[in-house]
Amino acid sequence: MSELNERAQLLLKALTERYIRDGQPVGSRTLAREAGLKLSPATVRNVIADLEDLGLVRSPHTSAGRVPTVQGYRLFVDTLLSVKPLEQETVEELQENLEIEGDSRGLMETASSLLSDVTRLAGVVTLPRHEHASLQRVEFLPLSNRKVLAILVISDTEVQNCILNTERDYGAAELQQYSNFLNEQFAGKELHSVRATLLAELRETREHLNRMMTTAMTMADKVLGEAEKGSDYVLAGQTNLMDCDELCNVTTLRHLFEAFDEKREILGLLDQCVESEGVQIFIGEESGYQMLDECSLVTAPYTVDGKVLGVLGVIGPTRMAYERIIPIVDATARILSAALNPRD
Amino acid sequence: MSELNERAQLLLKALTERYIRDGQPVGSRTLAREAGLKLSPATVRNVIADLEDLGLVRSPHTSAGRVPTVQGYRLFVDTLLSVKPLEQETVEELQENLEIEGDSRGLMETASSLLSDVTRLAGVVTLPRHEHASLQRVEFLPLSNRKVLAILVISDTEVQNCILNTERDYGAAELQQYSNFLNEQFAGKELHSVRATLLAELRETREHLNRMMTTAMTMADKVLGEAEKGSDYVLAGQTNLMDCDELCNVTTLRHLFEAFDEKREILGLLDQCVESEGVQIFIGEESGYQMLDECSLVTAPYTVDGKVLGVLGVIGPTRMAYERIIPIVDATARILSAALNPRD
DNA sequence: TTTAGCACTCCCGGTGCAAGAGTGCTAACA
DNA sequence: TGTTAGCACTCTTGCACCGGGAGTGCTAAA
Repeated sequence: MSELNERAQLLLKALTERYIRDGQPVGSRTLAREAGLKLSPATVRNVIADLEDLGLVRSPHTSAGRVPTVQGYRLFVDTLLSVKPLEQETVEELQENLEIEGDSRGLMETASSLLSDVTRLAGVVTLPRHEHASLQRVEFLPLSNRKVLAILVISDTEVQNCILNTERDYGAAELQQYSNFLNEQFAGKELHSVRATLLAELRETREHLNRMMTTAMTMADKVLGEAEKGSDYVLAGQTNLMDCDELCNVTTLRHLFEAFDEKREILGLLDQCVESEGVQIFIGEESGYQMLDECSLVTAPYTVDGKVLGVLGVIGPTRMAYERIIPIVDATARILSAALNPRD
Repeated sequence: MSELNERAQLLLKALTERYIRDGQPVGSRTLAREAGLKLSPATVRNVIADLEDLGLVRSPHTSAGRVPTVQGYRLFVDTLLSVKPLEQETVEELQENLEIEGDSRGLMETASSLLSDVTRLAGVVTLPRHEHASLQRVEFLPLSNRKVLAILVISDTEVQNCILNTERDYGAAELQQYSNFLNEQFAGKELHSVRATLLAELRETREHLNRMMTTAMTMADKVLGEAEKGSDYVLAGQTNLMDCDELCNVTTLRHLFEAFDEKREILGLLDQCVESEGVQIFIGEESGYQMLDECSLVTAPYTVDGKVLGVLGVIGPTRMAYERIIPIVDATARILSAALNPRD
């Protein structure tokens, strides 16, 4: 119950580090050697027994060593962890590869693979949210066969296009009129307010507006619908998880991969991380999602102009090298933010 | 060796069907009952011994029943298989969901998930190849921050866009000039010839052309480069493979999933299927790729205007229900082709 | 050519055993 | 009072062994 004294903390730290390193339950003899304290195994056993009472460690079976519980990990990452400073080469690798080039989806994909390569775990990056983005411009181009190409420019790096099926062919000039109209009225407005206005006007004044307006609005609305539903993420390096021995049974993996495919739950979890300022960590069952029971998630938000656009992170086994992963996730988020912010 | 007599064929068929059904090596007693012939187990054993000499079946160990070898499966699918006619509801499900709406990538994604849902295996669809596609139109739109949005219209259902970093800002009018120029010169030409011409002209006459042309061409070339390298595929339902007991060990799965991520090898294999007219099947090691040793691949090409644009198919364990899978793949390819072909 | 009979092989699950690792407890020690 | 040595105990792990079951291959008879 009382606060953990220094020795107990040190032992928990040593135990956790050792267990993270080689995945075997740690016994008192090993720990006594490991911790650097001049203590006999018997003494260590006494301390460990206390830690067990506090629910910080447990033994897989009667005569095995101890492994950290979720609470043990929590305490470890919150107060005991000494994060490694990043190696310069890792930072450089990240910086070199996160030069913005092309659209933002491509960038998120690189970020995700970089994360997974550097950490040897699964990397995940949510696509930028458009909620507070504003509409820069809309363009319509005629295609053949009663189709129209709609292009939605949200920012320099964020363009969405969508092919609309219409009830007749439109000419270039006519479409130009529509887009001019929309641009005049809505350019610079926030996407969701644009959409709300459009919907309202469509409903209320359908009769009063001329045919052109209606068509333009219906089109614009369809495109916006596409753009808004785009809550999504990019995952890379799932296969790395198949190397972790704690996840290495087919049923666990299956649940995990199904959740990746399903996306909904993972997205829900990632959305929770948008709030936090810096690195956030979910350990094992803390996430509240069963398929992540044996996993931890380390995330950090990325921003443009101080506004959080999304989060990136790493999914791996609970027993991951936090002291290495945390700074990597942190740095990646910073570098990605830097890449997204328009310089000069 | 002599031709297989009818009885041997019948037994091989029964054996394969039975093995596909429940995954256990089939013994002579079971087979004698199964085949419907009035034969004693001993007789069956004799026949089976011949099949084994021919390399069509093998036993996992001395005193187990027999399972088909790759050659056995080959013979089975080539000459013994009685394909099930598709259930009407499956066809309807496919047809309803493969209505074209939006761009072709979306369509391929639906096709892929449909395949995986209906077969309970992994579905794969290659994206349409652009090699013989022709350029319908190019458009450039100015963005801020020294960026230009290039849009490449290939067909009604195939649009590609790409954000170019340029060395200065361009105005709308100027860009319009460029695209007009390119459209006049290249609209309707095949993509790769457009590209070749561009490259050649760029090299040879760089000095003679005015600045505008050069810029326009460089831009167009960048976009085309993007468009051409786009040999890619969409995969769905990988997790289904985790249910197949023959693939259910982590190392096999890892190799497989790594190959899926890598894409190169799988693409190579899929490209080989472009040639064939109809359904094509690779069984186990026939594919030549080690990670597919325990897998079979059933593919069929999809076409527009009689030209093959790509292939779709199903990846599953060697022991899959061919008589059900083959017609599904076949039908899906037809329906997808129909959806892509401009009607009316 | 087909079949019955039979010895043989191999897998599989259960059991027993010994070694090893680690614990919890107790009693002695500083 | 905190630390340590000693010791009995528990539990895993690997190994060998055994018996039943399934299925084969061979031989000889129908």
